[in-house]
Amino acid sequence: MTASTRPPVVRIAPSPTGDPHVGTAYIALFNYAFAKQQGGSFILRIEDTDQARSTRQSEAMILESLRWLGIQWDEGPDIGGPSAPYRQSERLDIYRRHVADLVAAGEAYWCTCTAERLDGVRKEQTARKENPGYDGHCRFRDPAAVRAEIDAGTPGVVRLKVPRGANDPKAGADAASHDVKVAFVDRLRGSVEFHTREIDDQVLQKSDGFPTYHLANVVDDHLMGVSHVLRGEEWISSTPKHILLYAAFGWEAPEFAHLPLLRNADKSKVSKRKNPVSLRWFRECGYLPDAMVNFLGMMAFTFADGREIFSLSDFVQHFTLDRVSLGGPVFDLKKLLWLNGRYLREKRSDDEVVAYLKAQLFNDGYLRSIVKIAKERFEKSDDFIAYAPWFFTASPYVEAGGDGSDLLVKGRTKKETLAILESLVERVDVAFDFSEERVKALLELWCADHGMTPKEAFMPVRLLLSGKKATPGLPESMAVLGRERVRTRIRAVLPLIQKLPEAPKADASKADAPKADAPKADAPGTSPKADDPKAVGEPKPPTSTTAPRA
RNA sequence: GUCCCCAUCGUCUAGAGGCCCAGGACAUUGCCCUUUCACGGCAAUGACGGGGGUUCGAAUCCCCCUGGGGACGCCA
Repeated sequence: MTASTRPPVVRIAPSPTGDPHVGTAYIALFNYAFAKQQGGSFILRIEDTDQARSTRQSEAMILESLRWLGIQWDEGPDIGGPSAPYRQSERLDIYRRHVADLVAAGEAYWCTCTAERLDGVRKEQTARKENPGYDGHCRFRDPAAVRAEIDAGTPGVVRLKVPRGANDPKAGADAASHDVKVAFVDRLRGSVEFHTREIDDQVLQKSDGFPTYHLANVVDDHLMGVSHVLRGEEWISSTPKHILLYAAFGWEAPEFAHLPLLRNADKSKVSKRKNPVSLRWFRECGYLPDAMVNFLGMMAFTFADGREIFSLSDFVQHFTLDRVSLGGPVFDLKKLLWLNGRYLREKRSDDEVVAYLKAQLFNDGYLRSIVKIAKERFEKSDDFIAYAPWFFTASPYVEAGGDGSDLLVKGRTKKETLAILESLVERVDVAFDFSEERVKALLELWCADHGMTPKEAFMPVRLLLSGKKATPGLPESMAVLGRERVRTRIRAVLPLIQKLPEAPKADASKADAPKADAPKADAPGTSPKADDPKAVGEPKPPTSTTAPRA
């Protein structure tokens, strides 16, 4: 293998379909370290082949977030490079040529099956307890006939002709007499083998003419000279498809190493429902980039000397695949928080902390936006802090002693309120434009969809966001707080409501024997949590102990 | 359901046959420092999923079971 003697070429290939994800940074970090340590190069490639979901805005946020962490790429859409362009939507002609080659070589075929037919096939297969997968209908039709349909304007896709063994339910005339297997070596686990009967005749080119991930990723990795593919474990089962594709093209496949997936507290793949995953959220909440990198590096890797505090360059210097562990690491915010604290007090001077606080909380832009909506509501400087502390604290509602009982939407049950608030977070989640006008529109639509008036719906939201009944207008307050803070605060309150007694009276009695499961709601100041400085600037994310049940 | 991957304290993990009646870190609890809180220091609680092998000897190797995860899209 000559590949191993040359400096490695690796890549991170994010899909720009939303918030910059912490998993992207994690995988990017490992790729970066692997390449840099051996003097190799690190490519950033944008996989925007999903026309419906990809946005330039998301792409920009991803680049910005990786830069924030200090993960520098050698080639990418913004800086170019020898294999430009680095945005797959700009490489369409390349993929089309390669797809045509495959069809010409008999390694792929056109397919005009409709979504309805595919659905039906899948249903039948499931009923027969077979693995769902394309049945090869068009694979065994006369190619000229299919071609004619395409030429006449019938939408069609191109599929990979996966080699079949005779005992394969999807086998046809071209099946081999023996079992066909595909194997590859994963650098972290050794040889992994699949039967082709488990593999679908994968779509390579969609009917909109765009390539699928599988095709684009193989073509680009080959053309860009990628030598090692370090990616998430979720890709293991797609790897045989990629191996087949490399073979179909007659190319040598790169080496593979599948890194364990970041997990929620319940061990499922990390997700925004159960964990903060947006890099923007971490940044917004005051997490330091070097602490973040340290923490991410700690997931699935340990230094031989046992050190736990390390910089990006330490990580680059000492990284080795040999010390990557395979158990899926739970993304534990508690440890991140501790690390962040250490970085703050050990790796930042007082002046740097001042600069940090100014940048995070007391920057002109934020202050100005607050003043704009709060100016007529206070008389002197210290009144301002008393009036609007919630712009600067993480969990104002809980800190004010809220237990969720005053968060029920008027006339709605606990369950209904939960659904209503969940619907609000979902809308906030996708509201990348969080301007006052957009928020206002969002709220109006939300109210309408749930048959509520603003009067009924706004107070609970105001309360959960600020811990106060008197605030500036809700839409403008939300816009100032920003999307990250807003969604965190809504999510943080869901478990509280969840824990409320089943049929709460609108005016729950103040009797002395409250349900034991009601959270402690000490008056502010007497609660040990309320004046805990650690809580300041630290939104309560839904961690294991507080996460709402899925 | 099928295929694939994984399996040490609650969490991140050390451990590549004897150095391990399993070490560190976070979290938790207690004590010390301290006018308070925090930081810091000290200490405690706490794990090799189960069963079979192999071996003089297994957390470490093999098999089975169990558990967890991922994948089964014209999403990546």
